[in-house]
Amino acid sequence: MPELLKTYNPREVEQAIYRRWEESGLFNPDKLPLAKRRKPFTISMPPPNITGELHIGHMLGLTIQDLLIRYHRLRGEAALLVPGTDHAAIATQVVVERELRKEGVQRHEIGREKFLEHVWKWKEKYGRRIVEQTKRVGASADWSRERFTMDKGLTLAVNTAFKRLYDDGLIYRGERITNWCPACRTSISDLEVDHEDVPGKLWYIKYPLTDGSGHVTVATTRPETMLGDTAVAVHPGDARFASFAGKTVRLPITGHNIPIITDTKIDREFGTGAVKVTPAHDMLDYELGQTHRLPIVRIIGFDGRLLPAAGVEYCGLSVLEARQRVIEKLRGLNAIEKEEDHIHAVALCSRSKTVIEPLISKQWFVRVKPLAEKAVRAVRSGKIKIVPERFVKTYFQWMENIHDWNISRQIWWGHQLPVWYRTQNGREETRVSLTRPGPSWTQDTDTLDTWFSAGLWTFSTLGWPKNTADLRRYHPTDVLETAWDILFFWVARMIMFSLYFVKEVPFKTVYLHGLVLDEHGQKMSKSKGTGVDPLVMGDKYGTDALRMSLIVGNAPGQDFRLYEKKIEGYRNFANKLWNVSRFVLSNERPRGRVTAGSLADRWILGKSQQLIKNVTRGLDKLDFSAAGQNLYDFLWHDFADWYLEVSKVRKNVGLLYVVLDNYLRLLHPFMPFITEQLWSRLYPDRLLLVSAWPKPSPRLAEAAGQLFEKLQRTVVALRNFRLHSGLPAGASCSFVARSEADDARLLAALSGVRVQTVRRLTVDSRYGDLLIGEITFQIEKRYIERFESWRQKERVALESHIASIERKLNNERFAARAPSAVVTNEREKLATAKQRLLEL
RNA sequence: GGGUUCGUAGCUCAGUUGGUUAGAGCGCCACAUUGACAUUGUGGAGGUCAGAGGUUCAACUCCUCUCGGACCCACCA
Repeated sequence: MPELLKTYNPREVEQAIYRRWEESGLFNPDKLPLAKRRKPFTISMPPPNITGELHIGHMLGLTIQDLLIRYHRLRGEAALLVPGTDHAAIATQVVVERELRKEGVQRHEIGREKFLEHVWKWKEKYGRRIVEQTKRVGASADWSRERFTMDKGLTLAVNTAFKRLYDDGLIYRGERITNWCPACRTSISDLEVDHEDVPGKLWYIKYPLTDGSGHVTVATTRPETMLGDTAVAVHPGDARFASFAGKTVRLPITGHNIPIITDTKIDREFGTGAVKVTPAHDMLDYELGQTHRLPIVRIIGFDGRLLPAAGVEYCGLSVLEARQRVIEKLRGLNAIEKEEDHIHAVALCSRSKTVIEPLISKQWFVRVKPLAEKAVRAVRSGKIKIVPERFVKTYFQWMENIHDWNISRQIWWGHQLPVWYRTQNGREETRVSLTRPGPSWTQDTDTLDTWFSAGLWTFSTLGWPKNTADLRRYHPTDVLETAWDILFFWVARMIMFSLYFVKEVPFKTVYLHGLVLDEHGQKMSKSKGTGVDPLVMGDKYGTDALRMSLIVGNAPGQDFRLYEKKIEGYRNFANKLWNVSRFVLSNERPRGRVTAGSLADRWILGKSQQLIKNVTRGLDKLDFSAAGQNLYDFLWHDFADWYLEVSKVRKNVGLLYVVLDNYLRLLHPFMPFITEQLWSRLYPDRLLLVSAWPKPSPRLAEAAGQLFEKLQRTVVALRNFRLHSGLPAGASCSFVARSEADDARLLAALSGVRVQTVRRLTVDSRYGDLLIGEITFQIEKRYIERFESWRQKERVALESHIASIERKLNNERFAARAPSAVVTNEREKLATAKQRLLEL
């Protein structure tokens, strides 16, 4: 076997390692040894959109998912990570449309079928790229179970779900006002609308009373909609308008007479307290229109331009053009009382960033209230745990105020509704069916909201509704790991659908990670070039380093910053591990029983046991950061800095191997590539991937290391001596060896001070005695003097510390009220401090 | 309007149910270094834990308020 290189080169090993894993087939839990007897552990990978490449946020998610999967696989469970991709209906259509437009091709010119061909081509390309990238992060996903939301099986699931909901009366079609994106030419759900505060104007318009007794002034940010006004509304309790009840006003410009109505929904504080009502083009007005049976006048069309009903003068204008012209006209009529600057929230389509027009159209809806109630109960009862917990509140709040979900989209890419129509005797018939009911039936051209299929993800990927073997074994999944920003879009809907269709929760725990920000706390953005490109970083520093930098210092639900220096730090860590291993491997592994004889041996064993405990507890608590931090500290500051240094003087090769072996298993979920590579040096024909998680042994974890820690303190004191005494590099001192710890070579090697053991100290006036710990060193007096002045300062600090503990212990109330554990703790602290004072 | 979250060393962050002399990494300074590693080692400087009040024997930690940042939800026209 060739020598290990001096530095770790991730690029060389990563691909080969992943190939070894894949070829072993062990990502598929059914192929694991004794698969049937293993307890399953499942994670459904949130399917990335096929709109493009993976970004750093995906990497974070994949890293955490894979970390959990590898951990549970090592623990002997049948760990299944189900991979897949999402067709991302509107998002993908917008992207492909944009791409085609660059080539001068318009969607409507080539027609639905041709357009969909283009999208499928896109899907093939980006779907493949996403898979490649997922593999590069090291995700140990079962590729034999890879799914796409528009696969045959998943489409069947979608249609089945739709039909079931329809048959149960939970899906209905209705003419409603919905958010309409004029650019995408489709309705969208409330969640797909972003609100942005923009400075605008508030216009005060005078509407004269028909009886000539004056006028009512209304305030509006959208004066153009007055062309479709069918009422003016005031609050019933508003004294200012008490005399106006039942009267009518005449609309300027159109000259229509419209009534003044009263409704408690009106906010008396806003504007003048009187509101113009345009039922066809405003959400609140639509509702007022319904309750007061107002006529509906549509003046804006699906293309965002004014309709003939707005009047010849305005027909065909865009909303903004019409606004301008209406204002001019009103000014001419002297109908504008005043205008004010006003900041208001504009609704934008989250995909195209176009201003949303609330429009009335025929759409399909899911009645979510009954589904939501059960979904709330699942979380309230603890069947589903959300980490971090605070998102529970947000979840409840949203769920309890949920509106019916508009699921139909007037776009092409997606699952076409399993709804069929035909006209019989002049009457339209509707049927919901998985197949065409007959030759005279035509299918609804709408497609489903992309989150409809996504909501079925955990069970549709496991074969529902047709093949239920996987479903029975691997569902409910154990953890759902995703970004908090799709809690409502996706997580909530999965819970609702899973409870409804398979009568169980989709997952037991939801782990929400935060957004990855750049060094300055900005959202990483490709277009602004402020992001850390995960592929570039992976190439430069290694996937393991990238993974580790995403894990450590990251808390659930908390946005966190990633910067190159941090990744570099973990590259250095990988290299440290590499070299530690090189040191260990440079010795032939001895056969036979491994003993832990020396103080250092027992100390590192104890530390190693503690590490097993801490990492295991951290992972079970989903505290990945703490677990990773523990692993980092152990390797660097215990194993390398102390134990390896001791080993240079006195070596226990067997134990070095044992500690390294254990360590590689613990680190593997975090840094799978390098650990697997090193493992192959230990066991050329075995895979770390499917080795076993170390079990802590309480017997070994005992505080065997206390004596070694004393030695460590002596070493530190000697180091301080060298630094603060001005002792020249070559000078040496003598001491009398008394115990095992008083090993001259060890002390010298660790402290950098040349020491030699003697039987008896010399009697010489130039020399003095220096007591460090229990050891007396003999050394030239001038060095001792300089050192003593430094040591005095340290002593003062330590003494004041001791005094403060004593004060606390002597405080009567402390003694009376503090829990005994705390008191014991304080006593120990005092003892340690006193001990240190002696050893200084 | 409702809700969430953050403010700890120059920078990025830990700090477990209140109980170490408040920690780490990076950066900075000094020194060291030919039996793994300069992608190294040892040591040092640097913090009134945003501010004010309160609860407590004890507050970075709990409560109230103030200041400053980030975000989510919502049909203030």
